[in-house]
Amino acid sequence: MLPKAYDPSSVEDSIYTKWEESGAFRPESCDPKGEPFTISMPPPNATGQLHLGHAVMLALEDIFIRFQRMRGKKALWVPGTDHAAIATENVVIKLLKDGGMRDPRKELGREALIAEIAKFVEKSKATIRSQVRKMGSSCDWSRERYTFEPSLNRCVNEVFARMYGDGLIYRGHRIVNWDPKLQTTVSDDEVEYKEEMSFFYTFQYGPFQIATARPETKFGDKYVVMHPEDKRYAKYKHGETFEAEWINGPVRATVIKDASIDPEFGTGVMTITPWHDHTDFAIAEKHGLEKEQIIGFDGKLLPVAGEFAGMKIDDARPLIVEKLKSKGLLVKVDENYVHNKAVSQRGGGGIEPQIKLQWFIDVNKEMVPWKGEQMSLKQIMHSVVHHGDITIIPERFDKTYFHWIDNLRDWCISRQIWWGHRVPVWYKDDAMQIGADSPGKGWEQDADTLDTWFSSALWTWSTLIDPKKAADPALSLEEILKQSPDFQMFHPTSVMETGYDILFFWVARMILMTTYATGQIPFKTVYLHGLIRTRDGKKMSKSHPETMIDPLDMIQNYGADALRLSMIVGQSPGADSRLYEEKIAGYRNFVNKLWNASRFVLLQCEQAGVDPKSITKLPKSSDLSLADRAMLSRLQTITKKVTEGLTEYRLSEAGDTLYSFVWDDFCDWYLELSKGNANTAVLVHILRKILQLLHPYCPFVTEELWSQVKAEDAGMLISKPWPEVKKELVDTKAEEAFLQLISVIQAVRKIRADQGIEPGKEISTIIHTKKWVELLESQEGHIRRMGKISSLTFDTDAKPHKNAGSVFLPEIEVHVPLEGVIDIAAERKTLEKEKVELEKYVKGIEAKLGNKEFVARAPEKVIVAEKEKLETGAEKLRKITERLKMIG
RNA sequence: GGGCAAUUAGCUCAGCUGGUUAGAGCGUCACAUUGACAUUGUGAAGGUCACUGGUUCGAAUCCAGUAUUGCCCACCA
Repeated sequence: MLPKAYDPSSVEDSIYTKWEESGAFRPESCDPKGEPFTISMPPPNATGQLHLGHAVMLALEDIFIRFQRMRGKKALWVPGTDHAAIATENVVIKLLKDGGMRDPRKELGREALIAEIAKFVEKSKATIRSQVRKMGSSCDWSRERYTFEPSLNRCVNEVFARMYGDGLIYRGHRIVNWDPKLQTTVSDDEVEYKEEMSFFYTFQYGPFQIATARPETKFGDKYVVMHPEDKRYAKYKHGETFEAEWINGPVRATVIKDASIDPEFGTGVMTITPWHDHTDFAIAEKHGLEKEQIIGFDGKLLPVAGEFAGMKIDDARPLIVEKLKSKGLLVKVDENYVHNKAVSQRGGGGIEPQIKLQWFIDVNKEMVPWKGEQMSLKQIMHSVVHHGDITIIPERFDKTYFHWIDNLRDWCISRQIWWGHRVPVWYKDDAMQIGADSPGKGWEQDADTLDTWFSSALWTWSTLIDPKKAADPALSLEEILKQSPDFQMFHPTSVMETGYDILFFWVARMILMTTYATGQIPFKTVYLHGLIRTRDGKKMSKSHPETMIDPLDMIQNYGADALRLSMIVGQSPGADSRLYEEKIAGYRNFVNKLWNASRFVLLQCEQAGVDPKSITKLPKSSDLSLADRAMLSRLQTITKKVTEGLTEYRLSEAGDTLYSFVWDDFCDWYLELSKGNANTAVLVHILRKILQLLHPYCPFVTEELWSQVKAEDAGMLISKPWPEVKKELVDTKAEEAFLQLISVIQAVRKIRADQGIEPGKEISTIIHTKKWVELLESQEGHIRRMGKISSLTFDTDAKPHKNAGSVFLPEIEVHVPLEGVIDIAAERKTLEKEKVELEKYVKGIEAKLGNKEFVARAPEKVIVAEKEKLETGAEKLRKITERLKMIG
């Protein structure tokens, strides 16, 4: 016999091992004729611990994959880890510094630091693997990949070379977001803006007054820009020059007219610093102006700053202002100016725009073949979502996605760090060559590495290629793809499930790179989940450890199944959700409820002397009680609902349906009614189906219980087919009747309570309609239990009489000769009100159906639905009228 | 500045394309419990579905506007 409570920690690990050893995670174990269903696991960063974001991702994907596997698809879930270039390098450098090293980059050098990071990553990967297993993830470990392994490097190099050859990758001087702290470039998307109060100064600059929050960049300014239509400055002509006294003496400045200037802002005139500002750079490019670097890559002022050279900008700022003030050039200071400071998302350092030689991907060049047209990468990205090749769930993210693409600029892909795929370009004097290997002596490889998203963008297909083929330098990328069976079978993948926060970073870039490199979309559906927040809706952050929920702790305390349910049920895609321990505990209770329900079923079998494993089919329908038939019918209904929900990625709804079916219908009613009168075959049958349906959500407990109740020769639940809807078992009449039975029981109970009848005291209930009498008699024992009624009187001949309190049931009347139990006047009133409303309702539908235009324009489905509504409405109306006649 | 969303019970949230009396979990209260399960059962209290208009026989649901909150994008010298 099972223990009284489910103890997840004692069984989860061994179940996982059994699954893994059985090969159930591999598509090779699935029906060979099944359609492929593929998910690429978003690779967790190999920087350390699994967090709740990963947990929710793993839970969702595991549900998708288990469901499809049970449905007979050839299900493949490819796990992996990400080398996470900047993030990992930072972590290791910090560790080394904590270990006493002053400057790990200098002290170790490139090779040794990379080796150090690689060592760290290996350890980290092992941790991640074991944590992914803890969640119950049924991914195919034999196909595990890593974004920085040789075959992926091959893909990176091939794609880079091809893009370069197609003129889609170029090297150029561009203004980039430079992080002086990390000494690298970061992409536009990795820049965050923080509001900051600062001083806003207005200075006299020649005849103009110019405003700035950053006087320290102004040393080299020699252009003033204004709107061409600005009447205040109409007398100044574009291109004319003038002399101005400035920080370090007089400068010669030029007037530039440009429509991008907002005449309303400040004085309507500004000076520009093209080297250190995106907008200024754009203006300078447009007009062919000179650019000069003012701030060094170390964040200190350059010699152009004269006496301030070598100072940090924050230190220099007040001194520069002071100097300008002493020269009489300071016009005014606004002390309450709010400006957005650019900060690096990774390291948190302030961003200093700089002009640098970098590698870029051109997103606007219209020369990529796609569906018979020459398109730009941007256009392809737009097209595949617009035309429905890729569906985004929830739909509203389409708009965000399109908006992002419309504003997309060329993607800067080079990074000045060491950990990552190295830019496959070689230099010798003025010559340059693309390729993974050195072209010969004297050639030096580009010192930069590629943005980590460059390799991640190849993830869906680079993980499916055959590593052996990838290692063969004689094969082209196209040939590698052609000769990789997994790629041929499983790509495009079915669904990409990830957080909406990396829609741009990753999802969009996978679309970009994959369509280009393989000519295929990377996935058909994108399912975006929301962020998990604390109970008060705050972000969980490492800087506030008390706000963090560690998934591993939760698994330890409540079980992986409870954690999974708590993150899935009640959440809608794309919406943030809050998680806290009580919620997880609630689902732990549910899991335990299921456990005890099974225990009860087993107990019933034992008492009846039946071995549950020998049960293979349902009894004849003539041997089924009303409750049996009702439950079996309901099972079909919810099976249909759950199947549809899972197919359409509405996991919360499906989970909720199962939850209430198990708890409210199966446990609270069916099992209660089974006490003393159990049909073990039906009990076992329904329980098995419940376990099957619940398995994607809570795989561990269902698998464990399955081993107790399954038919002798049935294998593990993970590989069992998904339950079919058996139409012959649908019996809506039985369901309705069962509900009525429940109503009767509840009514009796209510009467007892209202009348204050003590347990054991007798009340009498008069029933007419023979069928119901038999039914109630058969359930008498139960009613007695529920209501503590010592005896019931059934009277088939009793007529309803006026003074009787009554409970309205369409096919049955329970008349209780106790006055005042139910207020007939009140009932009449509500019924009359309802009648009026129903009449209107019916009339409304009739009017609609009588409307020629509606009938002509509405789709067939809608009209059928309307007709059904009319029928049910009319039926209800008929019943109400009858009832009113009876009590009136 | 542009965009997206949210606003439903004390708390956390469901409520699909408009349709009986708006639901769940937790919490609260009352009662029950030698019973598969106190990780329990039965029941109660608790909601002007943010607000204002509109469409409709009928609106939490659709439309418009207002307010509050959150997020994303852009970024101004």
